[in-house]
Amino acid sequence: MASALTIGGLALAAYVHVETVRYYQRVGLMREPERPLGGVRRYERQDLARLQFIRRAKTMGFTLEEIAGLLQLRGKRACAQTRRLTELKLLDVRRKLEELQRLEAELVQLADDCVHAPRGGHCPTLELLRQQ
Amino acid sequence: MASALTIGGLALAAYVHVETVRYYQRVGLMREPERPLGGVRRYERQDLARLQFIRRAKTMGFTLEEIAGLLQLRGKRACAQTRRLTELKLLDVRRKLEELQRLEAELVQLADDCVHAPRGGHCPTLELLRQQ
DNA sequence: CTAACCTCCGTACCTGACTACGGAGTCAAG
DNA sequence: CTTGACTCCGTAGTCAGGTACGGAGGTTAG
Repeated sequence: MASALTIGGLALAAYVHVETVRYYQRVGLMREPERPLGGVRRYERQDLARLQFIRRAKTMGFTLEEIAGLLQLRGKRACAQTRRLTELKLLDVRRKLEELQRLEAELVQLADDCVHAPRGGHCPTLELLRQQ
Repeated sequence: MASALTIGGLALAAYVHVETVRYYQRVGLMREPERPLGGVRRYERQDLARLQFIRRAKTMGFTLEEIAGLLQLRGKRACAQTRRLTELKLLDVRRKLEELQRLEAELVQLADDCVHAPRGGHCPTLELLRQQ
Protein backbone atom coordinates (compact mmCIF):
# COMPACT_ATOMS: atom_id res chain seq x y z
CA MET A 1 0.00 0.00 0.00
CA ALA A 2 2.45 2.57 -1.19
CA SER A 3 -0.31 5.15 -1.46
CA ALA A 4 -2.41 6.20 1.50
CA LEU A 5 -1.94 9.93 1.47
CA THR A 6 -3.66 12.35 3.76
CA ILE A 7 -5.26 15.34 2.13
CA GLY A 8 -2.11 17.35 2.74
CA GLY A 9 0.12 14.84 0.99
CA LEU A 10 -2.29 14.57 -1.88
CA ALA A 11 -2.40 18.33 -2.33
CA LEU A 12 1.35 18.59 -2.14
CA ALA A 13 1.83 15.87 -4.72
CA ALA A 14 -0.43 17.64 -7.18
CA TYR A 15 0.85 21.12 -6.45
CA VAL A 16 -2.46 22.49 -5.25
CA HIS A 17 -3.64 23.76 -1.89
CA VAL A 18 -5.48 21.57 0.58
CA GLU A 19 -8.37 23.98 0.35
CA THR A 20 -8.55 23.44 -3.36
CA VAL A 21 -8.97 19.71 -2.89
CA ARG A 22 -11.72 20.33 -0.39
CA TYR A 23 -13.32 22.71 -2.82
CA TYR A 24 -13.27 20.09 -5.58
CA GLN A 25 -14.90 17.67 -3.19
CA ARG A 26 -17.60 20.15 -2.34
CA VAL A 27 -18.48 20.67 -5.99
CA GLY A 28 -18.41 16.96 -6.69
CA LEU A 29 -15.29 16.82 -8.83
CA MET A 30 -13.47 14.55 -6.41
CA ARG A 31 -14.75 11.86 -4.08
CA GLU A 32 -14.37 12.12 -0.34
CA PRO A 33 -13.02 8.83 1.01
CA GLU A 34 -14.66 7.20 4.02
CA ARG A 35 -13.55 8.67 7.26
CA PRO A 36 -12.73 5.85 9.69
CA LEU A 37 -14.68 6.83 12.80
CA GLY A 38 -12.55 9.26 14.66
CA GLY A 39 -9.73 9.24 12.14
CA VAL A 40 -8.69 11.10 8.99
CA ARG A 41 -9.43 10.34 5.36
CA ARG A 42 -6.85 8.58 3.23
CA TYR A 43 -6.39 9.01 -0.50
CA GLU A 44 -5.31 6.53 -3.19
CA ARG A 45 -3.26 6.74 -6.34
CA GLN A 46 -6.30 7.24 -8.50
CA ASP A 47 -7.27 10.28 -6.47
CA LEU A 48 -3.93 11.77 -7.29
CA ALA A 49 -4.29 10.88 -10.97
CA ARG A 50 -7.66 12.56 -11.04
CA LEU A 51 -6.41 15.66 -9.32
CA GLN A 52 -3.52 15.96 -11.73
CA PHE A 53 -5.84 15.51 -14.66
CA ILE A 54 -7.99 18.35 -13.38
CA ARG A 55 -4.99 20.60 -12.98
CA ARG A 56 -3.76 19.89 -16.49
CA ALA A 57 -7.13 20.37 -18.07
CA LYS A 58 -7.58 23.63 -16.22
CA THR A 59 -4.43 25.17 -17.65
CA MET A 60 -5.83 24.27 -21.05
CA GLY A 61 -8.71 26.60 -20.51
CA PHE A 62 -11.42 24.08 -19.63
CA THR A 63 -13.83 25.06 -16.90
CA LEU A 64 -14.37 22.77 -13.93
CA GLU A 65 -17.72 21.85 -15.40
CA GLU A 66 -16.18 20.82 -18.69
CA ILE A 67 -13.55 18.90 -16.81
CA ALA A 68 -16.27 17.05 -14.97
CA GLY A 69 -17.58 16.06 -18.39
CA LEU A 70 -14.18 14.88 -19.54
CA LEU A 71 -13.75 12.83 -16.40
CA GLN A 72 -17.09 11.15 -16.88
CA LEU A 73 -16.03 10.10 -20.35
CA ARG A 74 -12.87 8.54 -18.98
CA GLY A 75 -14.99 6.83 -16.38
CA LYS A 76 -17.69 5.39 -18.62
CA ARG A 77 -15.78 4.25 -21.71
CA ALA A 78 -17.48 2.64 -24.71
CA CYS A 79 -21.21 2.73 -25.34
CA ALA A 80 -22.35 4.54 -28.50
CA GLN A 81 -23.61 7.72 -26.87
CA THR A 82 -20.47 8.34 -24.88
CA ARG A 83 -18.68 7.98 -28.18
CA ARG A 84 -20.63 10.96 -29.51
CA LEU A 85 -19.74 13.01 -26.47
CA THR A 86 -16.14 12.08 -26.77
CA GLU A 87 -16.08 13.20 -30.35
CA LEU A 88 -17.63 16.53 -29.45
CA LYS A 89 -14.95 17.09 -26.85
CA LEU A 90 -12.40 16.13 -29.42
CA LEU A 91 -13.69 18.88 -31.69
CA ASP A 92 -13.24 21.36 -28.84
CA VAL A 93 -9.73 20.20 -28.27
CA ARG A 94 -8.84 20.35 -31.94
CA ARG A 95 -10.23 23.83 -32.31
CA LYS A 96 -8.03 24.90 -29.44
CA LEU A 97 -5.06 23.15 -30.94
CA GLU A 98 -5.48 25.06 -34.17
CA GLU A 99 -5.75 28.39 -32.42
CA LEU A 100 -2.67 27.65 -30.38
CA GLN A 101 -0.75 26.68 -33.47
CA ARG A 102 -1.74 29.95 -35.12
CA LEU A 103 -0.53 31.82 -32.08
CA GLU A 104 2.68 29.83 -32.05
CA ALA A 105 3.36 30.72 -35.67
CA GLU A 106 2.68 34.36 -34.95
CA LEU A 107 5.14 34.34 -32.08
CA VAL A 108 7.81 32.54 -34.06
CA GLN A 109 7.42 35.15 -36.76
CA LEU A 110 7.85 37.90 -34.20
CA ALA A 111 10.93 36.41 -32.62
CA ASP A 112 12.31 36.00 -36.09
CA ASP A 113 11.66 39.58 -37.06
CA CYS A 114 13.59 40.61 -33.99
CA VAL A 115 16.63 38.71 -35.15
CA HIS A 116 16.62 40.07 -38.66
CA ALA A 117 15.80 43.66 -37.93
CA PRO A 118 18.44 44.76 -35.42
CA ARG A 119 19.62 48.22 -36.34
CA GLY A 120 19.80 50.77 -33.56
CA GLY A 121 16.64 52.08 -31.85
CA HIS A 122 13.24 50.51 -32.30
CA CYS A 123 12.30 49.14 -35.65
CA PRO A 124 9.16 50.33 -37.33
CA THR A 125 8.39 47.02 -39.03
CA LEU A 126 4.74 46.73 -39.66
CA GLU A 127 3.27 48.47 -36.68
CA LEU A 128 -0.18 48.05 -38.12
CA LEU A 129 -1.37 46.43 -34.96
CA ARG A 130 0.33 48.60 -32.41
CA GLN A 131 -2.35 50.80 -30.94
CA GLN A 132 -2.26 52.52 -27.62
CA MET B 1 -14.37 54.16 -44.78
CA ALA B 2 -15.92 50.75 -44.70
CA SER B 3 -15.21 50.55 -40.99
CA ALA B 4 -16.58 53.09 -38.56
CA LEU B 5 -18.49 50.89 -36.21
CA THR B 6 -20.25 52.03 -33.11
CA ILE B 7 -19.54 50.05 -29.98
CA GLY B 8 -22.61 47.93 -30.65
CA GLY B 9 -21.47 46.96 -34.13
CA LEU B 10 -17.99 46.25 -32.88
CA ALA B 11 -19.29 43.99 -30.14
CA LEU B 12 -21.62 42.20 -32.53
CA ALA B 13 -18.83 41.60 -35.03
CA ALA B 14 -16.65 40.01 -32.38
CA TYR B 15 -19.43 38.07 -30.69
CA VAL B 16 -19.05 39.77 -27.34
CA HIS B 17 -21.35 42.00 -25.32
CA VAL B 18 -21.10 45.78 -25.46
CA GLU B 19 -20.43 45.73 -21.75
CA THR B 20 -17.46 43.47 -22.29
CA VAL B 21 -15.89 45.97 -24.65
CA ARG B 22 -16.42 48.69 -22.11
CA TYR B 23 -14.88 46.46 -19.49
CA TYR B 24 -11.80 45.89 -21.64
CA GLN B 25 -11.50 49.63 -22.06
CA ARG B 26 -11.70 50.16 -18.34
CA VAL B 27 -8.88 47.72 -17.66
CA GLY B 28 -6.77 49.18 -20.46
CA LEU B 29 -6.92 46.28 -22.88
CA MET B 30 -8.63 48.33 -25.55
CA ARG B 31 -8.37 52.00 -26.43
CA GLU B 32 -11.35 54.31 -26.19
CA PRO B 33 -11.57 56.38 -29.38
CA GLU B 34 -12.11 60.13 -29.19
CA ARG B 35 -15.68 61.08 -28.65
CA PRO B 36 -16.58 63.88 -31.07
CA LEU B 37 -18.17 66.48 -28.81
CA GLY B 38 -21.76 65.50 -28.39
CA GLY B 39 -21.49 62.39 -30.55
CA VAL B 40 -20.65 58.73 -30.15
CA ARG B 41 -17.32 56.94 -30.46
CA ARG B 42 -16.42 55.16 -33.67
CA TYR B 43 -14.22 52.09 -33.96
CA GLU B 44 -11.81 51.01 -36.70
CA ARG B 45 -10.81 47.72 -38.22
CA GLN B 46 -7.83 47.36 -35.92
CA ASP B 47 -10.09 47.65 -32.91
CA LEU B 48 -12.02 44.70 -34.22
CA ALA B 49 -8.83 42.75 -34.92
CA ARG B 50 -7.66 43.39 -31.40
CA LEU B 51 -10.95 42.37 -29.86
CA GLN B 52 -10.99 39.16 -31.85
CA PHE B 53 -7.44 38.42 -30.83
CA ILE B 54 -8.42 38.84 -27.19
CA ARG B 55 -11.36 36.53 -27.59
CA ARG B 56 -9.26 33.84 -29.26
CA ALA B 57 -6.49 34.04 -26.72
CA LYS B 58 -9.01 33.84 -23.91
CA THR B 59 -10.44 30.55 -25.10
CA MET B 60 -6.86 29.27 -25.08
CA GLY B 61 -6.70 29.75 -21.38
CA PHE B 62 -4.69 32.97 -21.24
CA THR B 63 -5.71 35.51 -18.64
CA LEU B 64 -6.46 39.08 -19.66
CA GLU B 65 -3.16 40.09 -18.12
CA GLU B 66 -1.25 37.57 -20.22
CA ILE B 67 -3.18 38.70 -23.24
CA ALA B 68 -2.13 42.26 -22.56
CA GLY B 69 1.45 40.96 -22.66
CA LEU B 70 0.90 39.18 -25.95
CA LEU B 71 -0.62 42.29 -27.46
CA GLN B 72 2.32 44.41 -26.40
CA LEU B 73 4.66 42.02 -28.16
CA ARG B 74 2.66 42.30 -31.34
CA GLY B 75 2.78 46.06 -30.94
CA LYS B 76 6.48 46.49 -30.32
CA ARG B 77 8.12 43.93 -32.62
CA ALA B 78 11.86 43.45 -32.84
CA CYS B 79 14.37 44.76 -30.30
CA ALA B 80 16.40 42.17 -28.38
CA GLN B 81 14.50 42.24 -25.12
CA THR B 82 11.11 41.80 -26.71
CA ARG B 83 12.62 38.81 -28.40
CA ARG B 84 13.26 37.23 -25.04
CA LEU B 85 9.70 37.87 -23.95
CA THR B 86 8.39 36.45 -27.15
CA GLU B 87 10.35 33.30 -26.62
CA LEU B 88 9.04 32.92 -23.11
CA LYS B 89 5.51 33.20 -24.38
CA LEU B 90 6.37 30.68 -27.01
CA LEU B 91 7.36 28.23 -24.29
CA ASP B 92 3.98 28.78 -22.65
CA VAL B 93 2.22 28.13 -25.88
CA ARG B 94 4.20 25.02 -26.62
CA ARG B 95 3.60 23.58 -23.19
CA LYS B 96 -0.10 24.07 -23.73
CA LEU B 97 0.13 22.51 -27.15
CA GLU B 98 1.70 19.39 -25.71
CA GLU B 99 -0.92 19.05 -23.02
CA LEU B 100 -3.67 19.46 -25.54
CA GLN B 101 -2.14 16.86 -27.78
CA ARG B 102 -1.99 14.43 -24.90
CA LEU B 103 -5.62 15.09 -24.17
CA GLU B 104 -6.47 14.66 -27.83
CA ALA B 105 -4.77 11.27 -27.94
CA GLU B 106 -6.60 10.21 -24.81
CA LEU B 107 -9.93 11.14 -26.33
CA VAL B 108 -9.17 9.43 -29.64
CA GLN B 109 -8.33 6.31 -27.71
CA LEU B 110 -11.62 6.52 -25.86
CA ALA B 111 -13.69 7.01 -28.98
CA ASP B 112 -11.86 4.09 -30.48
CA ASP B 113 -12.53 1.82 -27.55
CA CYS B 114 -16.19 2.60 -27.99
CA VAL B 115 -16.14 1.39 -31.54
CA HIS B 116 -14.37 -1.84 -30.81
CA ALA B 117 -16.09 -2.83 -27.63
CA PRO B 118 -19.77 -2.82 -28.58
CA ARG B 119 -21.44 -5.82 -27.02
CA GLY B 120 -24.66 -5.21 -25.17
CA GLY B 121 -24.80 -3.18 -21.92
CA HIS B 122 -21.86 -1.16 -20.68
CA CYS B 123 -18.39 -2.48 -21.22
CA PRO B 124 -16.06 -2.88 -18.27
CA THR B 125 -12.94 -2.00 -20.20
CA LEU B 126 -10.34 -0.71 -17.86
CA GLU B 127 -12.43 1.23 -15.40
CA LEU B 128 -9.32 1.97 -13.41
CA LEU B 129 -10.11 5.62 -13.49
CA ARG B 130 -13.85 5.52 -12.98
CA GLN B 131 -14.45 6.62 -9.42
CA GLN B 132 -17.59 8.08 -8.02
C1' DC C 1 -39.72 65.85 -36.15
C1' DT C 2 -40.58 62.07 -33.63
C1' DA C 3 -40.54 57.15 -32.12
C1' DA C 4 -37.53 53.41 -31.57
C1' DC C 5 -33.23 52.30 -30.75
C1' DC C 6 -28.70 53.30 -29.74
C1' DT C 7 -24.60 55.24 -26.78
C1' DC C 8 -22.59 56.94 -22.50
C1' DC C 9 -21.31 56.54 -17.78
C1' DG C 10 -21.27 55.23 -13.13
C1' DT C 11 -22.25 51.99 -9.92
C1' DA C 12 -23.89 47.65 -8.25
C1' DC C 13 -24.24 42.94 -8.70
C1' DC C 14 -23.00 38.09 -10.20
C1' DT C 15 -20.39 33.65 -11.14
C1' DG C 16 -16.45 30.66 -11.04
C1' DA C 17 -12.75 29.29 -8.64
C1' DC C 18 -10.62 29.54 -5.09
C1' DT C 19 -8.40 31.29 -0.20
C1' DA C 20 -8.57 32.41 4.66
C1' DC C 21 -10.03 31.61 9.33
C1' DG C 22 -10.84 29.36 13.50
C1' DG C 23 -12.00 26.08 16.87
C1' DA C 24 -12.16 21.23 17.87
C1' DG C 25 -10.44 16.76 17.07
C1' DT C 26 -6.35 13.45 15.40
C1' DC C 27 -1.70 11.72 14.85
C1' DA C 28 3.12 10.75 15.43
C1' DA C 29 7.88 11.80 17.02
C1' DG C 30 10.38 12.14 20.97
C1' DC D 1 1.87 11.39 27.23
C1' DT D 2 2.70 15.67 25.56
C1' DT D 3 3.47 19.01 21.97
C1' DG D 4 3.41 20.59 17.42
C1' DA D 5 1.75 19.75 13.00
C1' DC D 6 -2.05 18.24 10.59
C1' DT D 7 -7.21 17.25 9.62
C1' DC D 8 -12.06 18.45 9.71
C1' DC D 9 -15.84 21.46 8.85
C1' DG D 10 -18.45 25.48 8.17
C1' DT D 11 -18.63 29.96 6.84
C1' DA D 12 -16.84 34.23 5.03
C1' DG D 13 -13.86 36.79 2.01
C1' DT D 14 -11.28 37.55 -2.42
C1' DC D 15 -10.21 38.18 -7.25
C1' DA D 16 -10.96 37.93 -12.22
C1' DG D 17 -13.99 38.67 -15.52
C1' DG D 18 -17.75 40.06 -16.65
C1' DT D 19 -23.30 41.44 -16.53
C1' DA D 20 -27.19 44.36 -15.28
C1' DC D 21 -29.34 48.73 -14.62
C1' DG D 22 -30.95 53.19 -15.40
C1' DG D 23 -31.27 57.81 -16.65
C1' DA D 24 -29.67 61.29 -19.90
C1' DG D 25 -28.43 62.30 -24.21
C1' DG D 26 -27.32 60.97 -29.57
C1' DT D 27 -29.02 59.04 -34.15
C1' DT D 28 -31.79 57.58 -37.87
C1' DA D 29 -35.77 55.69 -40.68
C1' DG D 30 -39.97 57.02 -41.99
